[in-house]
Amino acid sequence: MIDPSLLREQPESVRHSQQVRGDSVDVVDEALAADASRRAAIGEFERLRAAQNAHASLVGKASKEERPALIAQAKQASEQVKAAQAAVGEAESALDAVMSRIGNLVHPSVPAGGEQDFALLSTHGTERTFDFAARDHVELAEGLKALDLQRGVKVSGSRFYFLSGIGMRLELAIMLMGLDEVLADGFTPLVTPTLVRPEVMQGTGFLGEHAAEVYHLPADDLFLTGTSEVALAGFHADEIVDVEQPLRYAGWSTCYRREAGSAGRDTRGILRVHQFNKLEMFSYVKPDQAEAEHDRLRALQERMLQACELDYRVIDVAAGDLGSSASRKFDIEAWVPSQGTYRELTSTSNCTTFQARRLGTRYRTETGRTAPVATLNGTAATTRWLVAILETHQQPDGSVRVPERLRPYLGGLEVLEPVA
RNA sequence: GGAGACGUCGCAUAGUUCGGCCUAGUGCACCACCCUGCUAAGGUGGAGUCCCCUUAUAGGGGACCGAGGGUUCAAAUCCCUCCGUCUCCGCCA
Repeated sequence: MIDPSLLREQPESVRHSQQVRGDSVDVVDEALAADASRRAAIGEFERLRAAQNAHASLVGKASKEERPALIAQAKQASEQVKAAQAAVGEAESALDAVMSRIGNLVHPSVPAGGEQDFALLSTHGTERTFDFAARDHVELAEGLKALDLQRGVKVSGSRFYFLSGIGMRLELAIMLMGLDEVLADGFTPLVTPTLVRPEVMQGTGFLGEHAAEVYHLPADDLFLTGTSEVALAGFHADEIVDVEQPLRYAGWSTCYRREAGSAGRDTRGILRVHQFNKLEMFSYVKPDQAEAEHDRLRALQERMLQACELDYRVIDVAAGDLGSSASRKFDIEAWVPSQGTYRELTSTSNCTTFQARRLGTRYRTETGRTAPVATLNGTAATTRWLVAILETHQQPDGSVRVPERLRPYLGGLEVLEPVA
């Protein structure tokens, strides 16, 4: 949720933000009107309630003879208060509904436009090509007996898979390397719940634009999370936290996504699947430190990709491709030789105070007041990296060279050899 | 899954019997000041969160006793639903 006072005082900047996102601009005026109605309703209710309160104390102190008359008067006041209270409730839910359609204020540096309109921030490495018939990750992984797609489908349906043998170990190696990296950077590691309550899913914004991608368990009214960001954001919900030093968490969890609406896309292999593992970074900081923290998360992600010896580029995602909570998002995309293109391996978002405001995560300012913290999140390691690692480091015989930094996590293994 | 007990302003508790002197008391911890010659005690005062109004960051008002409904002129208190905690029993890949 954006800052209501920002909406009142600088509606122009909110309109501009909506515009570069390609979202409704009119919703800003609707929100202003709804906000005014809400405050008017509250004023009316509180005026009536104050009168009722004053009268109620008279009733309590009145003698038996006086009481019936006073109660008769109070009855009228009660009716009015009830009506006014109902009006407040309606006005508030109307405002909520409108506010939920306004995305976070887009950072001024973010390019306008959609998916194709990102700004390229940097590239690293060469867009690797091979002088032999290169294999894609499925062919490589199956040769290594690292992946069993057929049985994944047999057991659970399309977009499910088994990681087996070295595949399973390689995923764990990536995750553990990520864990060591975040630990060195002061993050507190957490294994997070992957089923959360509706309020948490709602509060983190995933029941908005992502609603169709979320698994829901109706018998228990719980949602399976598509990232531990959900649990990590909920971690400090309704708390006043101390962020003199940033609070940094790294959540390790399996992630579940329905991938509704992506039928037919990335159907081969494990690029787009319903279930995968991820180590996710999540920081709570003072709002004025958010940008520096965003750079920090991105830097850590680059170190990780460099450790995996991948070719990649860093992009500043365009406004229209931002999630509603994000003010700015950097994606790091690795070169995938079989596709001749870059694919997203990490993403880091600066949600400024947008997410924290709805979740009620606040800190104590210098003046002693409370104010929403800023939250940021970013990928530290995830299953998808297997795709780029296998393809980038493949050799003519179908073996795969292990990047040096990963070797300690694989018992010193230098090359993954095909299994007959 | 069954039975029972319980959720009060940071922590601990009083208040719930018989609805209205609850504007929610007390202790601890906390903050400021005073006193005090000292790893302490004592005194005074303050202090929660959210929101509205006016506005000088001073004040006025409203809401909040796990959450949400209901009864009532009036709910921490009575009723219902939900959430959570604890105890016992059952079950448990």
